[in-house]
Amino acid sequence: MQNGFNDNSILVFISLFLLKIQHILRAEMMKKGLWTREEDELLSSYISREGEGRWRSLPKKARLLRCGKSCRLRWMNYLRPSIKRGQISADEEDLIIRLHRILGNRWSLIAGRIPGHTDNEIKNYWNTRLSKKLISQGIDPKTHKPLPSSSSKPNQDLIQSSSSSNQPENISNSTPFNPNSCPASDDDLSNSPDDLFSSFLDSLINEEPCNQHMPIDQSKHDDFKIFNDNGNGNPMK
DNA sequence: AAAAGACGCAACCGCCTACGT
DNA sequence: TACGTAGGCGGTTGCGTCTTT
Repeated sequence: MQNGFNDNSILVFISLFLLKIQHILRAEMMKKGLWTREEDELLSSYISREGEGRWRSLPKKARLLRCGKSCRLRWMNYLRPSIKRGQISADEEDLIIRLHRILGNRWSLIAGRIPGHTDNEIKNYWNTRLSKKLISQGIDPKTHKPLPSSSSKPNQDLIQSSSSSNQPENISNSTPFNPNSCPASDDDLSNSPDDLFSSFLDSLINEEPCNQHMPIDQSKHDDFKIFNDNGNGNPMK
C-alpha cells in the first residue's frame, strides 16, 4: 500500500467496524420491561452456578437478551434468596421512619438495616405510603417536622415533592458521625468502623444522648461521607 | 359495563465512585 | 495522571391493576 495502509490494517479496521455494528445491534435487540419466569430461571440458575458479579458479560453467558444492569437489578431486588418479599410490619415501618429522619433518602443504607427488604422496595413504600401517612399526621416527610398548622390537611404539592431529593435537616449539616465518640459499650472500642457506625445509628434511632464529639477522622469510615455529601445522594469527591 | 383517573410497583436512566490498567 | 469499565445508588417513568364515576 502506498498511502500508509496495508492489508492488515484494513482488516483490523473492518473487524472493529463489524464488532461495533454487532454491539449496536445487540443493544437494539435488548429486551425491556417486565421479566418473565423463563428469564428469572435462566438468571437464577446461572448465578447459582457461576456466582454474582461480572454483570456486563452475564447476559450473553446466561443467554439473556437483557443488559447487565437489568440483570443485576432483577437479582438484587427479586431473585436473591435472602429477600423475603412480604408485608412490611409496623415495627419495620417505624424503623424506616426513624432511619429516614436520620439518613434522608439514603435508601440503600436504610434497607441495610431492614433485613429481607431492598432499597427499591423501601423507596417505593416510602413514596407511596409513608410520606402520605406522615403528611396526614401533619408531619413534613422531608424534614420530619410539623407542617404549618394552616395546612394540616394533606397537601398535594407536598405529596408530589416528597419523593424528590431531600436531606435530613437534623444531622447532615450539624452533627456528623464521629467513629471515635459515643461507644455503646467498652467492647465497641475494638469494633470496626462499620460496627461503630451501626452503634451510632442505633443511638440516633433510639434518641440516646451523644454529646461527646471529638475531632473527626473521616478517613476511618466510608459511611461518614453520607453526612457531607453534595446533596444529590452521592458522596462528595 | 365502560371509561377515566388514581395508585402501586417493577424497571429504567443517568450519574457517581471505585478500581484496574 | 488519565482513561475505561464495573458496580451501586437515587430519581423517575411507565405499565398493570384497582377504584370511582
